[in-house]
Amino acid sequence: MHLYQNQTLKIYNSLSGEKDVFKPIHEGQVGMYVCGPTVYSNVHLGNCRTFISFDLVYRYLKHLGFKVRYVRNITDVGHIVDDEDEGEDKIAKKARLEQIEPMEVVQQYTVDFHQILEMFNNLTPSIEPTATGHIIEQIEVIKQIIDNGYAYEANGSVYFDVIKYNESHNYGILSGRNIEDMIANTRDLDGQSDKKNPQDFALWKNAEPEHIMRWPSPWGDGFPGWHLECTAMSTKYLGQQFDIHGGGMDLKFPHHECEIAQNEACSGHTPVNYWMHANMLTLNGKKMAKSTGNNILPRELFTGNNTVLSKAFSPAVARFFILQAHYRSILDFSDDAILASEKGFNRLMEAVDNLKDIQAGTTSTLDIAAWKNTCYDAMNDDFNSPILIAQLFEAVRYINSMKEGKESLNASDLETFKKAFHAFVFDVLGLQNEKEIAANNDKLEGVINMLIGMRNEARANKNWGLSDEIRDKLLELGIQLKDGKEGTTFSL
RNA sequence: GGCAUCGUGUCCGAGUGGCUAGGAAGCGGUCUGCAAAACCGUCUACAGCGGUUCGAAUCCGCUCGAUGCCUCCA
Repeated sequence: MHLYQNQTLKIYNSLSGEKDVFKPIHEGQVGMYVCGPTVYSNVHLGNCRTFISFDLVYRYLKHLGFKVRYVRNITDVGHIVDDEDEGEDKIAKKARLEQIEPMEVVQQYTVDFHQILEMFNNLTPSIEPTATGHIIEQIEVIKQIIDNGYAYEANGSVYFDVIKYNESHNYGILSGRNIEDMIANTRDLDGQSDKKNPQDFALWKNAEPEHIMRWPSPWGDGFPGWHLECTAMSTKYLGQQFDIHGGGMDLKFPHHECEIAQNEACSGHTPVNYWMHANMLTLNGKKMAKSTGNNILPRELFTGNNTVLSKAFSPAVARFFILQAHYRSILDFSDDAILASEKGFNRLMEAVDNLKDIQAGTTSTLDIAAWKNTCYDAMNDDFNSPILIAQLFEAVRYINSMKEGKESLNASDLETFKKAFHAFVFDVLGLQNEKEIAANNDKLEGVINMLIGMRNEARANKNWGLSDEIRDKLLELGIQLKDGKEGTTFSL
């Protein structure tokens, strides 16, 4: 594979608010950390959008020839439901409701998460660490932060001292908030808190006796705070400073802001060079959320079993739908919108099939090098997949014109074109050709071809009644016959 | 209330000073026993008002509207 690292890749950096030229810390290598899911329920389509967005980033960096270490965590402890809920975490709560062990909850939804992402054709991260597997590392981080004077213990819990930190650092550097505003806008907590200030956040929480998930620590039995695992695990696997940190837009504050503060307070380094935030997938114009029920699950999409859907949609179509919008834009899900995407996707896949049969000509009437450059320009401009897809539709027109004999490519240009087209569709965008998957079913194909043969015989005898009956019955089964110049083909 | 982001044609969705993506729908055509599919062509928009500029969807201001974060959330 060619290396395209010399091309200028620009990444929109939430820290600078601009598209910055990407320069990895170590030449040819990229360290990337993405915040994974909290596994207390099934992932919804909005969650999937974020992971598909970063799968695109991962795939493109790999395509450029970078050696990428991609770390994505599984949060299996630690996210507190709310202040009034006496610190019970989501997983423990779910476990109690379902009368099962916390780790059973974790296992169930971790498996679901992996299955769904695999259906979306996401690549597996290099490392997928869990929070519970890194309690020791998290405790070490807390100790260091206390030693450095940025955290304090209170009643078996440890809190990060935001005010103290802000005297020498900038708490708010990522989210654009300033601490005075935050203090001014915080209403006093009714209940008594161990915190010195409402802005302080927990590094370690003391576990009440009834709390199931607990670990020993220098401050007593407890569990780690919500933001700590990412700091501990990114540092362990990527170092104190690494290239890219990603996550959903909703994690920017407080989660990522706290991560920066923890790293600075622990090691004295700003941890991340490029912060990337994927935008929300909305439904009915509102953010998808587990708590409000305004969401759609991937399996509902794949089966069509949801009131907002007119039919089922495949994972590849859903992925295509998502990639047709830029990752930093809000994307609104609707039946109409994904229906439109499905038709476009099918047209693209038809072209993939047609390209296989295109023969080289003596001359080239298309400028393939220029076309290829526009594809790279699109991706190099902050992973602009919508523009790449627009260019792929330009290529669809090329392919159809070549099929009609209106345009041609010489052998070497055709080879270049085929390779590039294939690489962008499958390697970079990660799309899957379902038709090809179905066509691998030889028995089905044999049966349909037999019926096509019978129908053609009927047509030759002008027995339209029979030929139309075969056509219509197959269509009812979801098999569409297409009469073309070179005979009849089918699609599912 | 504070901090952000956004408002593009029938719908979805790119584009950040002049070259005015793309998909879907619609319309016209080619093909076909008919149909479907496929293919080709076509439609020209930037919330409103004001300003900067030779020139603005793109920059600035105001107004209206929407969303996100500020509490767990991708």
